[in-house]
Amino acid sequence: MVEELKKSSRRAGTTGVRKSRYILEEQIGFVLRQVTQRHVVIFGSLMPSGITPTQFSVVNMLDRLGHCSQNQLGRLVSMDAATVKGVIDRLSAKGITQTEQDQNDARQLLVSLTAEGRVLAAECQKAAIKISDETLAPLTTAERKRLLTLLKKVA
Amino acid sequence: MVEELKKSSRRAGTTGVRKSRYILEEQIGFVLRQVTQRHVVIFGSLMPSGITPTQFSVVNMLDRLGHCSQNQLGRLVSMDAATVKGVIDRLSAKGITQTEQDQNDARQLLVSLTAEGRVLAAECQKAAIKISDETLAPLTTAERKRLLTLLKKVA
DNA sequence: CGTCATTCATTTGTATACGAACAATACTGG
DNA sequence: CCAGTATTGTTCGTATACAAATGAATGACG
Repeated sequence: MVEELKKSSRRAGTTGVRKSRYILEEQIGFVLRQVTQRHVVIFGSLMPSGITPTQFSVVNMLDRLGHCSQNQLGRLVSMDAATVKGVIDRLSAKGITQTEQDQNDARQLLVSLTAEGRVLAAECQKAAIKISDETLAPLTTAERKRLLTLLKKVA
Repeated sequence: MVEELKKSSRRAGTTGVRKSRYILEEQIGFVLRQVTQRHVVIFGSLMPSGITPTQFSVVNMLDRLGHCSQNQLGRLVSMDAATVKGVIDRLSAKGITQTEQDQNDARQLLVSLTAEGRVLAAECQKAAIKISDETLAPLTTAERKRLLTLLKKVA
């Protein structure tokens, strides 16, 4: 069955034209999903306290900001308002974040880390460095830089 | 608030050491998520019949294989058995795929495209080519090749 | 000042995504 | 042939992810 695939990958035809065929496994979307999968596995094995990639982004951003409205936070970490709400709910349930109503704007919900959350943020960052490194382990330093540069161009 | 971020990006210290700080937005995981987000938006705008990226992978693979057991199919498109089940259920509900019990192995569920599914697969592939192109639009041909090569190394 | 567009947060619905536990079936070595 | 192991598909629970609809509050502007 896998043989089947390889064979079909080679029947380009003998006309000189070579109409570059479509190969799913070579498409940016497909590879992107695979890379993300590997990264998530590494993340799960190195990040403590069951913190997920999404949760870490929020925690790290809050650690930098101190406090922030929920929507604004979402924009900073590239998350939908609905997604952020779920993340904050779960983090707050774990005692990592806390929320309060903004005094100046009754619509806004101010989010911040708890004392416990700030301690965790520091541990997480240490793990995060290892995680990025492990994810990029197959590449040289120059390649890592090149990959990040290219990815940022298509983000 | 955004200013806050930029400022903090520059307080590396005046000792010559420069302990390369951790910047969330420069991490492979974070950028990967952003790139995927943009790709999914493009995908949604160009793919017909509300076919999702995941569903397309399955449809495209089945179009190549003819038929395949559900688990094997999952392996070929890098999807969990539980995930594939959901995808096939939804595709079958839409009349795009069909399943039958394997005669030789009572455990296996053979999955294949319906006649309708085969027609759709052809349309989808045309769209998929545009989608990959649009996603990589910010890059030159050489850069696209480089990016794919690097991504495949870390997949 | 009041209306109207905007912003904020929430809720609902759909689709991934995967670990873990399970039952049914197949295979393998003795 | 049979006990133990492996494979296949299913189900459940949890966590993203986002569109769309909604209600409350704010801001702009005539």
